[in-house]
Parts: sequence; C-alpha cells; structure tokens
Amino acid sequence: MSQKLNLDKLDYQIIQSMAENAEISYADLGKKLFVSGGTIHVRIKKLQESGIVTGTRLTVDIKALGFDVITFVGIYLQKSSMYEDVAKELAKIPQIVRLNYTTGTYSMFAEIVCKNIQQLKHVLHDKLQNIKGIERTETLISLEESFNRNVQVLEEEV
Amino acid sequence: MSQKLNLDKLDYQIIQSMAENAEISYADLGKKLFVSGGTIHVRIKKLQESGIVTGTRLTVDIKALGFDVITFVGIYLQKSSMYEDVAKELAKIPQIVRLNYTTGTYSMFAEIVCKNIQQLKHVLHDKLQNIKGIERTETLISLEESFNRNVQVLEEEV
DNA sequence: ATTGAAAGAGTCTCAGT
DNA sequence: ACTGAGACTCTTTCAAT
Repeated sequence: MSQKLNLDKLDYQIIQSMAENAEISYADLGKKLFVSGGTIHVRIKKLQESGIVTGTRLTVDIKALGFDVITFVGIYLQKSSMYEDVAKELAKIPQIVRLNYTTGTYSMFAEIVCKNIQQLKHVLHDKLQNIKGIERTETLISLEESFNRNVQVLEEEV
Repeated sequence: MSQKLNLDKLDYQIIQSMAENAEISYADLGKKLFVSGGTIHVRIKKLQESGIVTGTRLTVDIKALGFDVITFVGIYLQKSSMYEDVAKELAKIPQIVRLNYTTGTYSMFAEIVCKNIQQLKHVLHDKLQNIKGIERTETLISLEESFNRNVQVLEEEV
C-alpha cells in the first residue's frame, strides 16, 4: 500500500483529470499533458499500487433512478462510547449511504437517500428511533444540491 | 436526456455492480449475470444515453493525498433569499466540495476537505465569515468515516 | 523515467436468430 | 432483444534511450 511517494505535477494533473472523468484514453490524456500514453499508463499504475487511486466507478444520477429525497441527519448519542454498536446497526439500513463519527453539535452524522418522504419517514421513525443508544436526531432535507465536486488536488507544484 | 425508461433487473444489476467497481470487463460482467458481453454493452449504452449513467471516475484516497480533515459545516443565513449569492461565493472556495440548500436546523450545509486544521481555520475564519449573508456557522469535524457507499438500487424487480 | 511499437485485451458494430 | 464474431481501439509490455 502506502509507499510514501513523492508525486509531481504530472501525477496531480492525472488524478485531477481522471477523478472527474475517466473516460479519456491514455493517449489522449498524454496529448493534453504533453507526454506519451505510455507515461500516463506508468503513472496511473504507480498511483494504483501506492493506494492513492483506489478504483474506478460508474457515476449514476440517483434522481433519475427515482431517489428524490437526499437528507442529512445529525445523531445525538446517549453516550459516545456507544458509537461502534450504533454504527453497526446503522450499516444495516441501506438508505444510509454515509456515516461519520464527529465532534461538535452531533455525535454522528449520516446521509440518507430515499425515494420519497414516506420512505424517509419509515427510516427515521421505524428504524433510527429504535436503535439502542440513539437519543434523538435532527434532520436536514436537501432542497437543492448547489455542487458536488472533487477536492482540488493540484495546487502545490512539488 | 431522460427518456422515461423502464429498467429491468439486469439494468439494476449492472448499475449496482459498476457503480461500485467499473473495472470489470463487459464479458466478465456478462458471465456473472448470465448474458453475453454484447448485451452488457447495449444496456450500458442505453443507460448512458438516457442520462442515468453520467460518467466514469477514478476514485482517490484523499487521506493518502494528505487531506486529513473532513468537516461538515451548517450555515445560518441572515435571510434564506440570500442563498443564491452565498452559494456563488462558496463555490469559489476550492476546499468546499459539496453544498446543499436545506430545510431544518441550517439553511445551507457544506462539506469541507482540508489538509490540516490550520487550513480549516483559514477557510472558516478568513473566508466563510467574510461572506455577506452568512450569520454564523456550526462545524462538525469527522473523526472517522464509518462507511461511504452507494444507494442500493436493486430492490424492486420490475 | 520516457518513448514508441508490438502484443494482448477490451469495446463496439452488425448480421443472424 | 440477445448472441457471437469481426473490426477497431485501448491497454499493457518491453527494448531502447
């Protein structure tokens, strides 16, 4: 895994480009970055072997699939030490797509994706509220997603 | 774009599989799902043309790139009507990777990715607090990400 | 480390079913 | 609509620099 690599500008450019759109061929990306396709290949292989690049995914428009309700839920725990157990229970609920253990207002913070408000209500009332250790929750429903993008990895030119 | 398609089980299986890992070949995915590689190809093309599949991305381990601080920030606005203007300003800050307009406790909700606490402090104090329309913010720092996964798209068998 | 070319593997198209 | 095979493109390897 992590081999303590020093990445150069080209590595960062490749990551930035392919993290946004991996459909470009090595030859074309090479043209864009003024190196050969072979070099792109070597760099990507290095990035994969070092664990920086972890895979490739199709991106999906979940609204087009009928998932219209994106929600953020702050969770108050009775005791923070119950975190592991609660996380294990929450992992069983497929509508919860992301869970973080946090400092600040809430103990835990979840993102929930549902088809409609009825389904959300079901997840919040019938599932979340029945988990031992959860004191209460606060729900934020997303009315609009302004943007959702990658970190800008290319700033430093090492 | 959205052509009002009726997707069948195979479509959902393809989405579920490739949204998690797109490195499998059409031939191999076909084997797994008991159809030919050609059929996988036709289905994926249909999903792309209909706008359900929006692209392909390399996934990156941002911690391995030195981004150690993942933060969620709830934003209180002076007036909700200032949403558009504030969003435009927030979009200029590269460390903000996601922004949603929400109902509930906060007016807006952002995810911020930084290299370290100093950088986070800079974003929160020098950037966020100077934006007209933002009343105050509440910060949740992620200590641990329990999971981060896709919606389970394959339930209904149409 | 990068290159360019050859070998291997995958995608894409299409005629047949 | 699915299949299998041929055409085409991309990835991968490697000898040379």
